[in-house]
Amino acid sequence: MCPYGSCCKFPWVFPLKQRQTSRTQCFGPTGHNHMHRYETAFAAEAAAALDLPIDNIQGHVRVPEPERGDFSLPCFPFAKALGQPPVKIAQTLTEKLSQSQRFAVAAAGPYVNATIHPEALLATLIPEVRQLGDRFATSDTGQGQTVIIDYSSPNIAKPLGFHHLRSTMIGNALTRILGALGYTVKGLNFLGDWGKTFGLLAAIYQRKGQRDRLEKEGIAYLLELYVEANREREANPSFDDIARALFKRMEDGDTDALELWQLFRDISLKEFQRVYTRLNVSFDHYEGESDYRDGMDALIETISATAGTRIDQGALVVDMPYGENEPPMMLKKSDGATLYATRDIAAAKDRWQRYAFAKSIYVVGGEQKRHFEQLKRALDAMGDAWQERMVHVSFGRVHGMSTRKGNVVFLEEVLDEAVERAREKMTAESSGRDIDIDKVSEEVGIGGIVFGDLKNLRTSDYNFDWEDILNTKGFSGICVQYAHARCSSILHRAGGAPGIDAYDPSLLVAPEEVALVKEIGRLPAAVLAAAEGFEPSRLARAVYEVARAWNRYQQAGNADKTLRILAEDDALRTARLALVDAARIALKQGLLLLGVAAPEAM
RNA sequence: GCGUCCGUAGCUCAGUAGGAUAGAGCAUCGGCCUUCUAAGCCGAGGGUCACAGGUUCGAGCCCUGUCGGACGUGCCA
Repeated sequence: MCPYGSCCKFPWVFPLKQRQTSRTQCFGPTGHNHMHRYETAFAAEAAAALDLPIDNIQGHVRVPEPERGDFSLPCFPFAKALGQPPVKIAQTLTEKLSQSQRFAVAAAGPYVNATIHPEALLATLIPEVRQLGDRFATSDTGQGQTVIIDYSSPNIAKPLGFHHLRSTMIGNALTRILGALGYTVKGLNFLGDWGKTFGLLAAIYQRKGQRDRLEKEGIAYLLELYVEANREREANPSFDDIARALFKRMEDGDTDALELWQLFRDISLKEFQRVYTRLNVSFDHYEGESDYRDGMDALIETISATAGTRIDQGALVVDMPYGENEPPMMLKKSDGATLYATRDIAAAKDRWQRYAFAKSIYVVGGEQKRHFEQLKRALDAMGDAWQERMVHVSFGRVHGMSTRKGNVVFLEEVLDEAVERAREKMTAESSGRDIDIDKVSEEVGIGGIVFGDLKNLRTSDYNFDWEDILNTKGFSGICVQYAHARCSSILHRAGGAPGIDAYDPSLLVAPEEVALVKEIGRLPAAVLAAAEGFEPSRLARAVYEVARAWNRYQQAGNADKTLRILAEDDALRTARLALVDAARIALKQGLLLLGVAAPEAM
């Protein structure tokens, strides 16, 4: 149990911008969050010494550069309340905390720096992590609450492009992360399978489509048709009218038109699922806009009766307040066909009825920001206050993807290239080791791509660059996987990990050992931060830091033989192996929550 | 034009709530493998945080303006 203040519910049924409470929270009844617990302890000790409320202190605690310590407290903010200069406060505080059981405290000008006495940390964290195993960094704070995540959601009839990776992997990581925090998570793949595009596709297919090519080439042929349809449309504007009419026939339930649509859909879905399998991504439900094609009239009636609708330039729009120069939310085009906005309202209401969600997350690109704002506003105008629980988790664009054939880089093309490189590397270097090259090169190649995506802040754009995407050095998934493989390999060589309590923590005194333990202890807070901000990169960075700390420790044994993990001395070896096992668990858990495989050898 | 977001090392990006000497990776240069897998480790160089004002004890971060970029701006999704 957390000794400092009461444990609280996971924060988030309030907007992200209000993050005032997150720092003071404990992470679930098991309290397995050591570094955060120490931070709270430091704030509590400082608060007691200064006779100020802990809430005034905790927000100011920083993590400084490692040489300065583990936590740092600038004293400027208290100068006014205490009527003393910051430097004086820092001195007084340092004197009062000199007897601290947990920290070595030192004043540095107006700052107070605290370094954890490592003994207790080493004695408790390592067995705790090992005891928890695959429950490390999880909690049950979300228990009883359902979160639905709409992600990937490609349009059918086009292969997955590299840019689809973002929604797919961010959504997948959030699914895993929120699941680890105890939420009931439902992953939805909401296919763009309805709309004028399919009228366009059907029109071109009726004109020149070849059934045998469609069956043989699948989605690649659909793409070719799509490109041709667009060419035709530019050359001949009346083709657009034909397409529109054809889609209207689909909406009206015309069997022939629908049969063609169904065929396109089946072919696309089969292709998508093959890629999802490679990415180790799965959904609870495949749905699509087409699921909502029937209820449109009733829905529009409801909207008219609540928010209100009006005819604007021949189209039906939602009658609600708009900003200046803002286009209205359109429900029906002037030809009477519905638009995606209408179907999104239907889907949102349906999801609320099915799940009564705590959060409904849409992992969709930033281009659709206004659409989601309008969607929420329209629902609000209809009296659906639960729209506050909907979150648009937007992400940045991928630029510069027209490098190879055509206009997009296909996702599988990138995956294949990465897997091939991993295979070459392993074939060249792993002789003598017992490795399933096929399996591991797939895990390493794809893991590198996935991690490479997730390490970026989700809102920033990024440039597609083959060399950059396939880079396996430095801050990459490979580095983390490699660290995990090395931990596993050393444990294997030692004949397995020691018993959980069969080690003497006082033998772990090297700075590299203490540093590694601290990085492991920071992981749970990173999982929580990732969930809170819907930001997997928080976790990616934290797990990379664990890998670096591990690599430093492991390499230290090369320069200094007394630091070798497999030491001659039994007790020393056992203690070090316990640490390696804890590191292994942390690395594996971090990778898994990001949706990246953790091979045991590479 | 208007709206939203962005501008940090040669390149790609972090920088958490305004706090110490602005950090990583790539690239460059220099070290480290007869002993736990070098996809690694250590070190060096590299910055007017776009520009100009303002608020503050303190600004990469907050405010205003300028320049530059991305996205959006009704019958696509």
